[in-house]
Amino acid sequence: MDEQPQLAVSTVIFSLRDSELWTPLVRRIRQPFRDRWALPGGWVQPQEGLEATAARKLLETTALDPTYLEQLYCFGDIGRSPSGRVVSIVYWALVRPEQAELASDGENVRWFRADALPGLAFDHNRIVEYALWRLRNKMAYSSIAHGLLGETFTLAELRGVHEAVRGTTLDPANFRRQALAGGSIVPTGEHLVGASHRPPALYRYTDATLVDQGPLLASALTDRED
Amino acid sequence: MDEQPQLAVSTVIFSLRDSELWTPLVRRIRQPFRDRWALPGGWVQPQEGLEATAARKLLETTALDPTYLEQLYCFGDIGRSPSGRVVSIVYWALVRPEQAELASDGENVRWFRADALPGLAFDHNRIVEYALWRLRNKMAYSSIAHGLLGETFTLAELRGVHEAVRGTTLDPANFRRQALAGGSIVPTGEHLVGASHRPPALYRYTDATLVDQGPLLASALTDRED
DNA sequence: GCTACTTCGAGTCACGATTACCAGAACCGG
DNA sequence: CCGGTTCTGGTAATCGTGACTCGAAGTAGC
Repeated sequence: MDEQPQLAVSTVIFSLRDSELWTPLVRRIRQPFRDRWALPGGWVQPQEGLEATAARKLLETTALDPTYLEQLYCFGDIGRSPSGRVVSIVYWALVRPEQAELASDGENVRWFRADALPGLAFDHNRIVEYALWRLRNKMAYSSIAHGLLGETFTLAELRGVHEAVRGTTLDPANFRRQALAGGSIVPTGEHLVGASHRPPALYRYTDATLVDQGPLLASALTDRED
Repeated sequence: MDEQPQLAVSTVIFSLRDSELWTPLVRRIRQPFRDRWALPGGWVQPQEGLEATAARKLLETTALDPTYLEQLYCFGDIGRSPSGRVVSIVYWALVRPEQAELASDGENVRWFRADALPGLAFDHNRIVEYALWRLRNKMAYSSIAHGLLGETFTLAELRGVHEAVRGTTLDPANFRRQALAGGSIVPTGEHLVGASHRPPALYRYTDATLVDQGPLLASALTDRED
């Protein structure tokens, strides 16, 4: 007999460590794909919104509180799961380095470099690949880097985020001009001291809103989602 | 007792008529929102892919065969439907004018101007709004206009599509240069005759693939989805 | 205290893309 | 044949981007 498809929510998480992108995965404790690494997630509850489910499962399984959370895609191919039809609504999230340090590796949670993952359960390798592509894409035209930085930051740190995500180096002077022209960051007036060179100015993002608004305010943004 | 959420697939369809965007809606024949206009769609079948469901329902309810079909978003807020929890995976589609003429208005299907819709069932007004935003966005950087045109077309027709979607006028000479520089269209060698002015050349798209590939080939494209 | 070294941050220059605008080409209708 | 329309190629000004230079402002070492 045919049952209704089961509805799951999973999340791809990215954070920056040592100028590289890392993503936390959880070990599956039951079949199918038992003991394989997989995206954190769980079943949709009847009285809980999709994004709320993603955030709750994130906290429960990895103890992470994301600064950015956005729906990525809905995967529903037949045959994704050997145990029956599963439709997964996948979100992607960014967390700050402080957060990532708090949520360290455990027996059932481990951080991997985003570009060197092991063989994951289900179609999760493909999903991370897509999330990575989207992150790179969005980094180019939005102020999403905010989600990977602290409240204040130097232009070198901001540039470091872009370089880590894009995988290239950027000219400091040109990056400065472009970043400041965008208008989304302003100098705090303070400078970072202690380094053995000219102390760089600290900046802050102007827009406090960071968590994605979904299609609600889509028309108010200059987004280029696919 | 709490039931599992019901899984639906709906599709926002766009076509061009008289240099304006139109979208077909279907009349609901049962509660809730009986007799209100709504997006065509249906329940997910256990042994059918999501995109396949969208295409099938499109054909069944509106007799339309889309030239472009892509997942838009997954809407799953609690309270979307007064009759219980419904999670809708929404697609958006483009159909050619010939197609749209074949599938004319009926008792339960009617075309509306996309920017002047009546009050729809559920949250469908918001969904169409989002799809419209995405269409406008994607039109700016991809060759999606193909989905609204016939196999061959003049540059004026292609320009008309962009003008209709963007809602502005474009300089013919500049548009020509930009369109040809893209490399995605080539002249067929033939010209359109019969008009009372200089006969324009006919063009054709080079890339035959038009239906969206989803996240499969995402990394191979220069897409800017959200 | 002086020098060496590093990064910061402002400036310049060349190049490609975009935009506004102009004018000849090519058709039809009267 | 002439007026009216659109098509199509061309030009000049403007803007954004990338490569590059150079003084500014700190620390570290001697």
